Amino acid sequence: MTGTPRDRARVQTMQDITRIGRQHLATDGAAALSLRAVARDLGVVSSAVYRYVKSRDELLTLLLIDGYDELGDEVERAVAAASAEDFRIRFLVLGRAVRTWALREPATYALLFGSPVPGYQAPGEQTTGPGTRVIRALIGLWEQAWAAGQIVVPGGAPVPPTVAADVTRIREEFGLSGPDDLLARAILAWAALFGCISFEVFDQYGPDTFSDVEALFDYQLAVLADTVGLVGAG
Amino acid sequence: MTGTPRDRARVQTMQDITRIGRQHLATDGAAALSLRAVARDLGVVSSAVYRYVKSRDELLTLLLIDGYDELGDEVERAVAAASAEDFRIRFLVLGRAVRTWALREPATYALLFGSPVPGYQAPGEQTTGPGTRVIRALIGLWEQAWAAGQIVVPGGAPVPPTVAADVTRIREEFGLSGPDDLLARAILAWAALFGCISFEVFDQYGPDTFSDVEALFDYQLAVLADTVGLVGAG
DNA sequence: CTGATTTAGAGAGCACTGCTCTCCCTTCTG
DNA sequence: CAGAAGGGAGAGCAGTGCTCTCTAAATCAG
Repeated sequence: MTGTPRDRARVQTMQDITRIGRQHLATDGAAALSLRAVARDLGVVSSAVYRYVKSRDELLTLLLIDGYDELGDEVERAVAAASAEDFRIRFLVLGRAVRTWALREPATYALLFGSPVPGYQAPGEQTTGPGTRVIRALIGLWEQAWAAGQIVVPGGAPVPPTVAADVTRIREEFGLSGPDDLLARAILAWAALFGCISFEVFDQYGPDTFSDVEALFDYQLAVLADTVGLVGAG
Repeated sequence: MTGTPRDRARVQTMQDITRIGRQHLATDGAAALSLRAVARDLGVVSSAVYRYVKSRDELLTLLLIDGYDELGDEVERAVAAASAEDFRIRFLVLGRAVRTWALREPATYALLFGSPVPGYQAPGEQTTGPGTRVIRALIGLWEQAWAAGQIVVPGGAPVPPTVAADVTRIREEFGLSGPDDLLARAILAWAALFGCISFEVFDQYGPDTFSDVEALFDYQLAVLADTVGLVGAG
């Protein structure tokens, strides 16, 4: 192994802290995340944890990055495994992957996509990388679908000039080729996708409103695919 | 006035507690809401507040209902003021009203539609009434639009059988007349609307991505109206 | 190998939190 | 007018984040 025993012990302890933190996050939620409780589970006095983590907020940042990475891994793996040439199917797979992860890790999902934790500001330099993996996957998917001719831009509401300007900037920034209508609708689909998942995870539909939320979600993904004009292959 | 001076003083104190609570909610967020701080601002010792509010959670419930009511009032007022016979316009007005309120009261919005506060379970019997006013307004709007012939149900993704069954139940429960496709898409539009607003309020788009978020939102509303087939008058 | 330095943990302590309890004075009620 | 109820004060308990000092162990430099 690399480094001194002390170095390795430090890495191990950091992993333990993250793991215990994730457990507490899952069972008690972000706002109830307590450094002292983590210390207890670690079998150590509370002040000792501060040798590894500067503050409770830094632990939150750790868990934030951890969550983004896990979600990113799962989504990328799912999309890669969807061998289909049909990008409509790939979109469904992507959406399902996000939903599945969100339902399995609701507290982490809440940390990433729910209300910001009061008084906590995520450090952009550490979180923007892993935090954009899902939208990057979505963008990549739409770009490929467009290139493959699997998107027919629907008519309807015109893109306002200021939005068109922003979209143009985004197109250049990411090297995309789709028209304004597609990109603007893709942004809506992105927000709508997380809206649907948040409604489910945060119980906004109300209790016992839907007997088969999975089917509802699949249908919503299909309608969103329609909305961006993602017809798929054949 | 009604009741004894003591009764009136109690009502006044309750209002003060709610008002101060809302201030703290706005400045510090839900998880940082502290009964002791409210007591300080009220000029009273902390234990005295427990004569009025059983627990911190009950104060949260108070603020939850308060928020639902304020949002419901604004949305209903805005829709009522939109005298137009054009239900597409009324939909835009409704969406804008929700967004405007959400941006003005982000902490309350987070309390209502963001991650649930850990360990806090909203008492359904008190919150379901005011909590459903926005969706009721939406449902009413779509029903009237359908009756007025301003909705053409678009083709596209078929409604899965289980979803159709749930939708049928909802239709009967609310006395609606629209077809399955419309109702199912309306549910998507509902979730998508809050998804767009949450993205904006919770800063999920990333910093400086859009120069004119208002225009983006208006466009998103228009696309959502398209998605449910709400063509409007003329 | 030895001495200096860095590191990890322990423990005390401060200010804060939610919440409960008792005590006491005021106010309402029969 | 006497008893009951209401509302505030204050102490206290257990928990929190975080800082400080002290000690012992591990690492590094010569």
